[in-house]
Amino acid sequence: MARIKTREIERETTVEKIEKILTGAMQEFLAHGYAGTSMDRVAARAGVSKATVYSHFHDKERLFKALIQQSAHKKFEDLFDKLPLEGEPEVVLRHLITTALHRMISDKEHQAFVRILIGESGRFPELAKAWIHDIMTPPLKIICEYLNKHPELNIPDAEATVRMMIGSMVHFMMTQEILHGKEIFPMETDRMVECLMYHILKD
Amino acid sequence: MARIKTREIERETTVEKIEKILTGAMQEFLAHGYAGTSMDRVAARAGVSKATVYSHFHDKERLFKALIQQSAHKKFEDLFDKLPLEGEPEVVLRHLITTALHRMISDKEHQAFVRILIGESGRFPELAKAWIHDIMTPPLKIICEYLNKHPELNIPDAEATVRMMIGSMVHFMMTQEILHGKEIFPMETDRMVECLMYHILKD
DNA sequence: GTCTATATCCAGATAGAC
DNA sequence: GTCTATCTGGATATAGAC
Repeated sequence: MARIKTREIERETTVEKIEKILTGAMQEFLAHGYAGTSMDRVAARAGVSKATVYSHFHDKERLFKALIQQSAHKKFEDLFDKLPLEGEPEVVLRHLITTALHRMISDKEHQAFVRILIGESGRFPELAKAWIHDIMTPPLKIICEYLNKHPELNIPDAEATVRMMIGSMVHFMMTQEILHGKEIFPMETDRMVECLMYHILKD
Repeated sequence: MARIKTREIERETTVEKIEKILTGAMQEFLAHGYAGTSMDRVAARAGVSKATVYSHFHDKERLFKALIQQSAHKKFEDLFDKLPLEGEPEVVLRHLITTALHRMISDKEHQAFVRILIGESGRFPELAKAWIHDIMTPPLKIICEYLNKHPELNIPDAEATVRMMIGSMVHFMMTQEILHGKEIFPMETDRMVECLMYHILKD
């Protein structure tokens, strides 16, 4: 689009290089953490020189922050996708919980992201806060509203209940996948779904 | 005890040095993560030379593993202390949840430990698995048994319910404290306690 | 904008005196 | 057992040619 009628065919454009740096750096950071990632390997994986990396992203810290914030938006967004949230609670909640939990369990990249977000939350508190504010809170509030629109559910504190619901799911994913618990103390995902349905709907 | 009737008064013993290395290294690892910690600073903080550190702990990796496994045992052990678990569920569960949650929230060192355990769970899967097996599973099973001994609670899947309970608490601590959520989206701890009581006891 | 080459520093780990 | 001094590699970051 931006490069019409030029005779060069195999030379990469600048934006293509930036693209490759971003994706390559993300893979490195997700695999080795912030301190464990070297700018040499980032450049090598992107197929550019180290100086090129530095010319686009002033230093390692800024590259890391740019990446995490960019990546965060793509994560939970499609974890709770669209969130229809119309209809019978029995149907809507079961669909919501089932979908979100199964996606969390199978999305290795999301797990690596959570790992690094928590691991670096001491050194980069702004990133952690941005994640809470931009990614976790919106779905939480939407589900909260839904519960409050259904008084027949008899939920005294919807916000706390949603935190319980999300917390159960995230913690299940963390123990089973991130901390490798499924290898020594496994549990079928659907048992967790039924458990949440039972305790939230109260028969 | 081991050093009776000797005239030296200010010279440190070997075990004292090892003690200082262990505590100093733990602080460094908790503060900066595995890759972010240097053996120079570990030695400096312990007040010994780097060579002394290496003579007692063969390399950085073994020092780290020794520390995490040693430290893990002191953590959850007193988080769910003793676990009396005798008496009315209303009383026992409320006491259990209240105590555990408030301790998690106020124990900064435990939070730093969880941060590093998760952050390094990719590089050190054995440590994560050891934590699941030695620290998380025992209390889970004890609470599980307790719930199963009280059929009047009508809990179809006690193990899943306990995972929900622990998951809600750990995730609450993670979002509020580790990810700094209390600064932008706070919630009173006791609301979480009441919420769990409500959904587990079902009125 | 992009490269090669390099400056500078600090990391993990060890040799050898005491 | 403990130290000082040092080896060696790799880290972040930049200078300067093209």
